[in-house]
Amino acid sequence: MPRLTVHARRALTQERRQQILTAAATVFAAKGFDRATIRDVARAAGIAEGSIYNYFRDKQDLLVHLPRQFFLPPIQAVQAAAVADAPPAPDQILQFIAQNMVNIVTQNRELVRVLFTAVPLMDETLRAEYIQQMPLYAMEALENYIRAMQKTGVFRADLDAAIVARIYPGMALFFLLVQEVLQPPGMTRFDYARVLPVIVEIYLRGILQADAPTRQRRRRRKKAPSRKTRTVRRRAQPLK
Amino acid sequence: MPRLTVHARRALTQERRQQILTAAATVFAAKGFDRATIRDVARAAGIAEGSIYNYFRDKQDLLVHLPRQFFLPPIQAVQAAAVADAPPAPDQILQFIAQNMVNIVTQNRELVRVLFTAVPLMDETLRAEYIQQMPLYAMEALENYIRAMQKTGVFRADLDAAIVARIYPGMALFFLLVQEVLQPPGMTRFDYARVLPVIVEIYLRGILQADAPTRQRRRRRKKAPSRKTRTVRRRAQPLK
Amino acid sequence: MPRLTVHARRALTQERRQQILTAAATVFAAKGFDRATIRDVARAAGIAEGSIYNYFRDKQDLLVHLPRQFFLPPIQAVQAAAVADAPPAPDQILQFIAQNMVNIVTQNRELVRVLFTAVPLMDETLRAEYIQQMPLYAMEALENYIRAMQKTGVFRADLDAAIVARIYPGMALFFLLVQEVLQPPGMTRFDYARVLPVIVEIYLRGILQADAPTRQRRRRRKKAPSRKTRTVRRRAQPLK
Amino acid sequence: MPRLTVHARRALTQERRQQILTAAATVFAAKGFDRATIRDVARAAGIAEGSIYNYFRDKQDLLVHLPRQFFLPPIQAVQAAAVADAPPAPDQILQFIAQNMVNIVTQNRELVRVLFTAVPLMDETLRAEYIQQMPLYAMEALENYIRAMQKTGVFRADLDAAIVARIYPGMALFFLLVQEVLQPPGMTRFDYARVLPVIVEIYLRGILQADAPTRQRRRRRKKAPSRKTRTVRRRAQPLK
DNA sequence: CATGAATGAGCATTCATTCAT
DNA sequence: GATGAATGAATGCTCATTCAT
Repeated sequence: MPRLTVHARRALTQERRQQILTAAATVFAAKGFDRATIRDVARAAGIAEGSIYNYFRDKQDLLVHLPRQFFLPPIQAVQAAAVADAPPAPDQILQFIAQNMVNIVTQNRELVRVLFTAVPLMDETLRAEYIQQMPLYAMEALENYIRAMQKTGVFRADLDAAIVARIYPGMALFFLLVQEVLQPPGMTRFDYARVLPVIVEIYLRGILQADAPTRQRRRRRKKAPSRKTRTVRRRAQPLK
Repeated sequence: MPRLTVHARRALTQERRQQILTAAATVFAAKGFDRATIRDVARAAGIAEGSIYNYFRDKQDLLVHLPRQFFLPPIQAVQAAAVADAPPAPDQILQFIAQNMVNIVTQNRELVRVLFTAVPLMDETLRAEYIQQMPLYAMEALENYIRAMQKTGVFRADLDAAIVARIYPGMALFFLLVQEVLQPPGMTRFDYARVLPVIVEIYLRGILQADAPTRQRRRRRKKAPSRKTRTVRRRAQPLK
Repeated sequence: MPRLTVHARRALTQERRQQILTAAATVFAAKGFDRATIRDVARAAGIAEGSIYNYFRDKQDLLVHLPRQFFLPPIQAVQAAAVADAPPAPDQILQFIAQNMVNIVTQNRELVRVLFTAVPLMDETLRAEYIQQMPLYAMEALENYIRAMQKTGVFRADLDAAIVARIYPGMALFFLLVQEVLQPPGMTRFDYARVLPVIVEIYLRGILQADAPTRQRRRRRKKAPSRKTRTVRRRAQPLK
Repeated sequence: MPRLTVHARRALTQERRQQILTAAATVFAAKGFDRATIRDVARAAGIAEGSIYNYFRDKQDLLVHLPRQFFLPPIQAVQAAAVADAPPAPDQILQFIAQNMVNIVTQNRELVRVLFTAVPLMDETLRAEYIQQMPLYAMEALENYIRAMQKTGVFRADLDAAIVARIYPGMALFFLLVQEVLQPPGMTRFDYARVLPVIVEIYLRGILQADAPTRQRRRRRKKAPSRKTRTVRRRAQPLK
């Protein structure tokens, strides 16, 4: 008969899984998935090798469960914002998305490096499952938002919303890839607080309806980062 | 006594190295560097395992010598265009750069996947050497170009040229990453011929001086891809 | 204070041991001793892994205690028949022995397979103990019976009784081995009801004194199974 | 370019395979297939662990190829004798078969123990393949021989030839199993030179047509082993 | 230079056994 | 007594590298 309640046991199990996953993220990031050994992970987690197999089927299984733990919260935040009743102003949502990307990557630098190096090598089905978990679907949310703004005449209607939506994340991604994943030694870093407003600014200018100047357009005339973006960043802060 | 002249021998050696590197690129791309075996490479190259060690110190050495010959031609092309005496029109140079990124990645899909999965795991010195070979310094060329255009009043002067330059390559990055590196099964592909003009369009709008409307600005009112972008694409063709 | 009397506790313990041994026999037979895991046995017994160690010292100990309860009843029956006051007719005792071999093997098919695969690999002392439990000593009973029949002139006296006795069990052995232990897929089975009378028939003819024709000799001229063998089979039925 | 001719290389490979198989037979016999380690086999063969995998796919593959090497020659001899143009006399062929069984088992005692312990645990397809290789089909040859003798009136026609044929091998098998496979410590051994003639004698008497006394029947009246069986044994000798 | 068999360190995974609860 | 998580030694197998031919 179990000495612990089912509930307590579940909690303990979850705790252990977290402990192992955290260790795995660190080790995988340092040596890469293939070069990291189960011994490494066990040592990092402070447990015996065999114990890992009480919580995960095999080494691959560790990889599969990594992002769920770390990425889900911030991704859900983006999604929640996207489907809010009152759609936020364009510069707000864009700033929010970019800031979240930055948060996700900088807070999980190691993990991101693991995924970048491991996902392209997975077999097709696993890779598909993985990509499904990634923020790709956030693109659809953005696409819908853009389409709506095109209908109301705020955004230019002559551009393909699907393409326009998928252009945006890359603008920040380049910085993140180079600065966080590649980390070239001795390269001058760019501060995201300075970069993100420029990204939002350029992107917005590019897609706003020229003859329907909005508050945003006008505001942009000032050089300093707008009050709004600062506000948005504050909103994004609750992300873990 | 040597049957061949020193020169002929050198040529043969170089040929063999090429043969092995080509095989290595294919194999590494398919299975990843760590999972690919020397036997795989040897088989793909049509030689014996041991023979590889007559041309490369070890497995790592294969990786180190991989990219040069693949990346060099297109990179040199970009560089050449950037330093041309009469700098081309903004939309032309932008289209040219983007098209070259697409060419490099799509023509070396497999190799790019290798680099993506292997480079972040290299030790610092090797990684530095690698990144050096990457087209990152093309950003500096673009940065200089932008700075020049800011001075002549064509581009907005209120933006940091360094940041602005580094934003551009990312705009195509998302498409390339997802479509060429991740290759999620069953995802609808976007045609680069449709995507690149949109990228150029949005980026240019974002950084052009608002009160100095150029030909490009006006042209964009039409939905169809402009003649100019088509022209530019033709120019980019000479890339190997 | 004990809730149960010592007696009741003992009974419970015995019950548990039986439960575990039954599970072990099934599991060992299916996968072989070495490939079967304690977890397999525990699951089959419906208890926790650790609990097994409250009843058996270790895995080997399970094997050691396996056969006794399974083999004992039929073996004792053979023995009882052999030492009966009025020795039965030759064809009856032979049929009885053969039928018991068949019963033992077919009713404990799995267990027999375990023993076949495990016993030859045991260390000498354990193996000796095991063989001791096997019906080998039944051969001695048969040997004595034969010797007695030789003295009364019923069986030929020119043959070594020890050898003659040990030839008999093998006559059914081939069928049992192939059909029950090896179980080659898709092989036509022979019905023991048809096989055993032939065995008795041939063996008896072989050892009966030629110039002292018995009822049995004459009966065999008919093709149908004799009433006698049927009778014998009925007698063998009480076997558990 | 290969330094050795294809032929020489093949010979070397075969030699190595033999070397490994011999070592495997010894080790498997001593510890059983499951408990024997590849390390054990390698050590016994005097080579490195990894080298084994240059000649055999995996551990199971070693088992699969064991009997082909050791059993084939004697089995082929039996078969050859069975299909000879002039069918030998009954006692000759029976003695020949039994003697061959004895030779096979005693000369490959260890290997037989391996097979007895490993075959029943194989998966169905492999097991089927295995049994196919075993002397089971020799039974069919014997069955045909018996049927022929029944037609010519030498053997009794009232018995099922298939059953009669399958009874015979077990008569010797029992001795072989107990004395060579089980090897119970301290048991008195029976000399096969004394056992086999008794087996042939009893079996033949059991199946010979009673009212058609042959030379064999009459000869049996003498106690000593007949000249014929001695002759046969000599004939069986050429078996390796 | 080419070859490919030989090597043995290294790894993922299993599993009998222990022991805190 | 019962439980099942924890342990870590043990094993089959891989693969980069060497080297005799």
